[in-house]
Amino acid sequence: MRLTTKGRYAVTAILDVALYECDGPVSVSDVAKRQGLSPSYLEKLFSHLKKKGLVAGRKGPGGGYKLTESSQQITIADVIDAVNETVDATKCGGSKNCRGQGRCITHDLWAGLSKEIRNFLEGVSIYQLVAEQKNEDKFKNEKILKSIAR
Amino acid sequence: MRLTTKGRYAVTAILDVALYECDGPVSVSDVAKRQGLSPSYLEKLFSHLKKKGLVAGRKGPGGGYKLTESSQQITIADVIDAVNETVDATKCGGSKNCRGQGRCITHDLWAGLSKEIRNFLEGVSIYQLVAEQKNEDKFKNEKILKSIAR
DNA sequence: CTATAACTTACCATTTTAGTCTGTTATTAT
DNA sequence: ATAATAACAGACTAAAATGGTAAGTTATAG
Repeated sequence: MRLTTKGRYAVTAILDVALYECDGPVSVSDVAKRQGLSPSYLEKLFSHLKKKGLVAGRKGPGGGYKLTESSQQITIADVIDAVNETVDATKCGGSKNCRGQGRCITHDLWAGLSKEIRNFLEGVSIYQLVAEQKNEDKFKNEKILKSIAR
Repeated sequence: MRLTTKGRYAVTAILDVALYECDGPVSVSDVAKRQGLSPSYLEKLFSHLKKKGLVAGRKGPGGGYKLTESSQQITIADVIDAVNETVDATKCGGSKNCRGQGRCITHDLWAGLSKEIRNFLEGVSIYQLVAEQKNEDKFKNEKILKSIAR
């Protein structure tokens, strides 16, 4: 599990789609404009997301990307894995006899840590994050309404 | 917070020191041999760790690195930050008015996620991991003793 | 005084990142 | 039909990060 800017871009992009897909497919150029990212780079990220079945594209005018039906189950881990296809494999892949006969002591430690981070990221879905954001917006609106009412 | 191979190497290295420093300072070449990493590359990582005050070096024969006194408080987050000095700053640094007037919706989402990951990594200290590892060893030894006793 | 090992600096090949540019294909609207 | 749109595909590129070498300097234990 690698956490890089690339992964963050991918999460940002798919969150943008999730937030706006209620108005129909979300085009790459719209996401790029809203998030301040390069359209062509985003397209590359979307092609990864599509390959993994996280989003579906529709060509032509009014086209764009939508989350697939299984979208409620899409987790942050899924998104990050989709764009980081180089499976690192902890150098000594799995719990095999790494470091020849000597065993690498820290292997288990890192493996455990890695697993915990993964578990955490697998526990957070796109929809959860979107819901949180919408709640925040709602809260903000309520605050605004209150300040107007005064 | 970036999670890369480099960070993992650094964690591996400092854990190795933590595990062996009871026998005096731990030399880079010993860590390199045990962990199967390049000595010169490790030296570079140690220089980062030293600069951040996580380890202290002693030159000369029998020299090497030891954790600093505050070692119980050293967290995984500290170690990873030490070697990844390029502060990413989420492109729109902090919660400022990113994306001009438009606001970047997903900024808060990622910021929150990032914070949670950081909290998690700040909650795990080197000493905790070492203790876990030693427990595992103890458990293994008990299993071995049991199998011999049979 | 010598061996050791930290420390420093410069250099390097490879890979990844982040992006451009040029096209092709499918689809909607005119 | 055709023009506009937008996904999709591929080649290419500059810049950065990764992982490592190599050659020195400095401090210290024996």
